[in-house]
Amino acid sequence: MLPEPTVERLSRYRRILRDLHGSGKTSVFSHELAEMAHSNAAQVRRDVMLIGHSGSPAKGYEVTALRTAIGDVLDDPALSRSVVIGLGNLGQAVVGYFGDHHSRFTISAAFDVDPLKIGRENFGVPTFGMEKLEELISAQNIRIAILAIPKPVAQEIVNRLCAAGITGIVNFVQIPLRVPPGVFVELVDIAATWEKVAYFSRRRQG
Amino acid sequence: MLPEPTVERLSRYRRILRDLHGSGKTSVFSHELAEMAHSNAAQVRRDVMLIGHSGSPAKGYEVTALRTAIGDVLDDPALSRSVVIGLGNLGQAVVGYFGDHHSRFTISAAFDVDPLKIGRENFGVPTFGMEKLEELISAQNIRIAILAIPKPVAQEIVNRLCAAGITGIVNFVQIPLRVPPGVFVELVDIAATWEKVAYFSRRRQG
DNA sequence: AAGTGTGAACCCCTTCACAGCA
DNA sequence: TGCTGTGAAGGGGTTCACACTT
Repeated sequence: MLPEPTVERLSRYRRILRDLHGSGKTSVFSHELAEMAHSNAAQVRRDVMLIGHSGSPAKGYEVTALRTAIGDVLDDPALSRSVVIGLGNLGQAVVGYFGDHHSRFTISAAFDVDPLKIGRENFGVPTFGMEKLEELISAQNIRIAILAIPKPVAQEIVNRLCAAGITGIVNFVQIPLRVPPGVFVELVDIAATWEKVAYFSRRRQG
Repeated sequence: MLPEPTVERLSRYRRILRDLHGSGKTSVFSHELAEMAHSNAAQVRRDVMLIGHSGSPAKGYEVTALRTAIGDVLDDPALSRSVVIGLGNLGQAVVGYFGDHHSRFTISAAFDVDPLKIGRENFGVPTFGMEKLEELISAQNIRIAILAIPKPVAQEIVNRLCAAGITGIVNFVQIPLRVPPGVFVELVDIAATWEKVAYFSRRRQG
C-alpha cells in the first residue's frame, strides 16, 4: 500500500503527464516533472519506484508509459462512479466540476431533499430524493460518496450510506463523522484550509 | 512556528469547542476532544502544549479558555478578509458558504469576467470586473485570495495578485502556480482527493 | 483513580548521495 | 556527462510511558 502523500502526488503527476502528452512531449526527466509538480527530483524518482515503474538515464520517463503505470495503480473501474449527497452550492459546484471536465470520474446521481431539484438534471446528472439512496447505490454498485449536506443530518445519512455499501467518502461537512471500520473518509475542510493559509502567510512575512 | 498538521487540528478543535460551548459544556478532557476530532488524547495534549496552553488533571481543559488560546494563535484581524477570484460554480459555492455561516472570515469582494455577474451581489458579496483587482486589494489591504478560475488564466491572475500584495492563496485550480517567495499557496484538489479516497477505500477492503 | 505535561522512542516520509548506466 | 535507481541518513510529526497533580 502506497503512502498517502505518494498517492496524492501520483494523481498530480498524471494530470501533468496528460498535458505533456497533449503538447507532444514524449518523455520527461524527473527534475522536469518535479518542477511542474512543485516537488523535487528525488521525490519523483522515489514515487515512480514505489509503483514499480522505471525510466532511463537517456530519456527519463516515457510520458505514455508512466501515465499507464500510474493508472494501473490508481484506477479501479469499480470505484470510478460516485453519488453526490446534497445539491447546495457546494454539491452543485462538485457536480458542475466533474460534469464539465469529462474525467475518469463519473457522478451517477445526486440526492437532495428539495422537491424543486428532484427529478431534474444538473450538468447531466439526475437528481433523486433521499429515499432512493439505498436503491440506487446498490443497483449501480456505487462505492464512493461525496457528502455536501448540512451538519445536522450528516451523521444519519452517513449511517445509511455505509449500510448501503459505500466504502469511501469525500466529506465537505465540517463535522467528525462516525463510520464503521473499512470505510475511508477524507475531510475537505475549506475553513481549516483558510486558517492554515492565513497562519502560514503571516509567518512567512517574518 | 507550528507544524502544519497542528494548525489544521487546532482549527478543528476550535470548531468543536464552539459546539461544546453552545451545548453548555464548560470543560473537556483530552480524550473527549480527541474522539470528537478523530485524533487521540496524546496528540491533543501535544497540540495544546505547543500553543502554550494547559489544563488540569481534574477538569481537563476549560472550553472557553482553550478557544481563546487557539484564537490567539490562529487569528489575525489583518488576515480575516479575502477576495474570491472567479464566480463559477466553485467560486459561488465558496461565497455562499462563507456568506451563510457568518464566520470569522469575510469575503470582501468577488471578481469575474462575466458582465452579467459584475455589479451584482452574491450572498452580500459585491462582484467586480477583473480590472478592479489591484485597486480593491490595496484599498482594503487584502492579503488572502481564493482562486477559482479556469486554468489558462490562472498564472496571469496569480502574478497580479502577488504584485498587488496578496500573501496567501487558497488554490482550487488544478495547476502548479508559480509564486514569489513569501507567498503561501494551499492547493485544494478535489480530483486528487477523490482518487485518494478511491485508492484507500479499495485497499481497506483487503 | 484518572488525567495532564512532556522527554524520549518510534515511525514514516523525504532527501542525500552515489553506484550504475546510456 | 547527466540521469536513473536506491540504500542509507535525516527530519519531523506521532505515540509511548510515566512522573506529577488533584
